[in-house]
Amino acid sequence: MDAIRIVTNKLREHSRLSSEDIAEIKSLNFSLRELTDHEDLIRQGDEPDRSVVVISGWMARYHLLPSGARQYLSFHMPGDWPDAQALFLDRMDHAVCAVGPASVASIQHKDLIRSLTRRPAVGFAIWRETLIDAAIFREAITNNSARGKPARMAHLFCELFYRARTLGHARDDQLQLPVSLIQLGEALGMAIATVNRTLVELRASRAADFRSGTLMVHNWGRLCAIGEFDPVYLHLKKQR
Amino acid sequence: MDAIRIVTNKLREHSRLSSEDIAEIKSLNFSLRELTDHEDLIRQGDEPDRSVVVISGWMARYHLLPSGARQYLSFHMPGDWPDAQALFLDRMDHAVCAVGPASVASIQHKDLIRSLTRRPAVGFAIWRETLIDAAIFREAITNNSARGKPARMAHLFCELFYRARTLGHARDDQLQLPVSLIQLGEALGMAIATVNRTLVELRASRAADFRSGTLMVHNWGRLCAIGEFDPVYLHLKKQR
DNA sequence: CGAGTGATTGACTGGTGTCAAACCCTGTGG
DNA sequence: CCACAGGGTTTGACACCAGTCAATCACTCG
Repeated sequence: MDAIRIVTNKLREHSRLSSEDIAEIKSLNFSLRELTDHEDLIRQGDEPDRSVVVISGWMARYHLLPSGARQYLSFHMPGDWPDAQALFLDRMDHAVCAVGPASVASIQHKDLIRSLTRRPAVGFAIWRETLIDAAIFREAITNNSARGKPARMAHLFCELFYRARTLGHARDDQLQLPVSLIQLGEALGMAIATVNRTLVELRASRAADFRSGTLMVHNWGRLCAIGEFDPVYLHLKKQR
Repeated sequence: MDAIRIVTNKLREHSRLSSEDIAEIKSLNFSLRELTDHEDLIRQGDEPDRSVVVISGWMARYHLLPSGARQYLSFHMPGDWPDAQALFLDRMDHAVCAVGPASVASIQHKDLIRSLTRRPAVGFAIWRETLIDAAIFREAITNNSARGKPARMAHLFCELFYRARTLGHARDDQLQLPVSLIQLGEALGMAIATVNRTLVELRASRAADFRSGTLMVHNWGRLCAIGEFDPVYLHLKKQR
């Protein structure tokens, strides 16, 4: 699957684009970049002049705290724009890194701005992309603040699995997710010991099993119930 | 201060607007609405055809959980657009309510879309507004997940005080903030008992004192230190 | 002046973070 | 081919933070 198709497939998941809009996107000047596991694409404080779309693998955004601790904010799969906000916010308030090997297509801001001035619908689609990001962040606030540990983890699994399924990046009942328990803990705000204990619990419930970078969903309905998962906030078209 | 000035003052805090852009905003059809304490402006699941700008008082966004519990996501002061995302996301994934008595100016989406198609810079400014929202959400994830209770509370106080100061809504060292301890707990993800104990602790540190709806900042530097507060993520112009 | 809401504080307990040890797996080098 | 190192995972022990519950107090409103 080529880069253009990945971009347009994702945008069409929530936005209507005319053939002129698609043509405009096709005319953009992409440059590809490969990233190794854990490699930073952008660091907190940077002032990038380009934004990227994930083409393969996973990316994540994270905050670096004064103590050196990390807080993962979101995970991104092919089609996502993990730093679209840099288009209008000069300085990065967080970093973006690869989770496992990944590749991205990057586009100069000035080209992007020209395109979305020429074709407002393209701008609206990317704007919507950033708004869905924000909705995901809101959900993460609630998830990490108001839900118990098993629900919290189940909810994250549900979200990632659902998004991946919708975009056709997960087959059947499993999802490749090359994160360590430490990273899972840094995303969910729990200590590694608790991450593991919670994982054991989810396994025992026969809802899902995460081990060595693979999430197996054994009982989707049960997993959703445990995580109180309702995909409205993802603002995607219905699955199937 | 009239509604138009509140809107443009806020947008100019982060975006450059030409006199034509300002004229475009002035031409918009606002309708004012008063809200009482705790009144919902929009509910989760609604599909509004208008968005609002806060004109006076405070507003908040919150999630409602299946259990009936609330998670406050953000607080909004005059000039903020607490539901701008509804412009491009049809269905509300969260609710917006008044915190204390408040008033808003509401604008039809179709009018707004017309304006920002006519003058892209207006659209970019509102887009930037939504991107700063997202940055605030990201910070909230980190705050509620990675920081200890006193730091967490101090950080929220810092953010609200800083934003209010920047927009000229706080005088000297105090800020009117008509929230109960329960609401504070529902924002910070802590039980009311802990909220109170943490409040006592902050008081004892002589950094800040919150009681009966008033936040008194006694030692700004110390409060920032406790909360690890760094305002870059707010993407506003420097204060003073 | 009573009712009701919110704030405050104490007692108790369970969950979760910290620490440590053991285990597993992979890759590397002797 | 095996020994070893190192990173990640798993598990147990333990202490303590913070949630729950309850009682009291403060204040406002009718």
